[in-house]
Amino acid sequence: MTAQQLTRNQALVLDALSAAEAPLSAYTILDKLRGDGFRAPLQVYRALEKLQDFGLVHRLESINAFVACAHPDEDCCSHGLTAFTICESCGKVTEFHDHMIEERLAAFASDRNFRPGKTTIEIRGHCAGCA
Amino acid sequence: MTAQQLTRNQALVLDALSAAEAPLSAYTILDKLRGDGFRAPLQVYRALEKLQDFGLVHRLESINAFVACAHPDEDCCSHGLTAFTICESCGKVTEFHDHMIEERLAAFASDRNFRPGKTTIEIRGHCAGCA
DNA sequence: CAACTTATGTAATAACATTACATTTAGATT
DNA sequence: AATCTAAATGTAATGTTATTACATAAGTTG
Ligand SMILES: [Zn+2]
Ligand SMILES: [Zn+2]
Ligand SMILES: [Zn+2]
Ligand SMILES: [Zn+2]
Repeated sequence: MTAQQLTRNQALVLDALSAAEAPLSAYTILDKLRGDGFRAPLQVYRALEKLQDFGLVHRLESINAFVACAHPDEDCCSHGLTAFTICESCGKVTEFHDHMIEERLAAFASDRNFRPGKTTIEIRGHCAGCA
Repeated sequence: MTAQQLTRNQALVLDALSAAEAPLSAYTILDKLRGDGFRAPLQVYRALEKLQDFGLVHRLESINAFVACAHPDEDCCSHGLTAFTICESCGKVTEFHDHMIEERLAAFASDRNFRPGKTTIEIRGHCAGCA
């Protein structure tokens, strides 16, 4: 699934996320885009779904919010696991990849004949600036 | 935070989760406990919060559901990170701990002066039986 | 153009969670 | 036992997040 040309709605949602300093909820995005003609949640959710397919956006499961991928050019998401730190004070998100963790989880799954799909790793806490 | 005697509501919620074959949503628990006098979501959410504090229940962030801890006697949750595999077909959940992953995440956080709080690791996929 | 697929618009509803406030219960103190 | 206090509970209302259903429009292909 490679990122082709984005539709207008997809581009608007991605721009909103890219401009934001912190993750945004779907309804926050909706409010930001009302001036661009957005009227209903589904317009946001549909765009978000495609953007996630393209590897341009990640969903943070533990806070029901979305962020633009930190390095979309590397096709980071297709190479497996993505992990995040999330500051509960300022909202700052750091995205990272760790092959050792990836292999460790893969080994655990393999040992049990568990076929892994999407994996979530999210560390909530406080960033250096908010210590 | 050690598990003292549970209240009636807490015990009912824990029993419901322990008896279940798969994670339950708060509203599913509510429905199961209507016969025991439960009337409102808050009764469930309050019990769940305490049970999580006691280390007897885990919340699965990626599916908005709750499970009884697989080994509450070991005080597993206080010793840090808990990870899960979640079968998207049958709902079966396996809870596990991995010190290498734990150390690896701690090192990443430490390098960035990120003070970690609760960490979520959830692998969604298909279990051996549902391959 | 016709047929097909993808994207969009809109309304309604479902699913998940919290706020606010009144009341009760269980333990501790006197 | 009477009092005080902290924790737990009951209830209603509301807030937040996400999906279903159906109609319309736009792009793609033969
Ligand atoms: Zn990414
Ligand atoms: Zn911060
Ligand atoms: Zn546990
Ligand atoms: Zn299964």
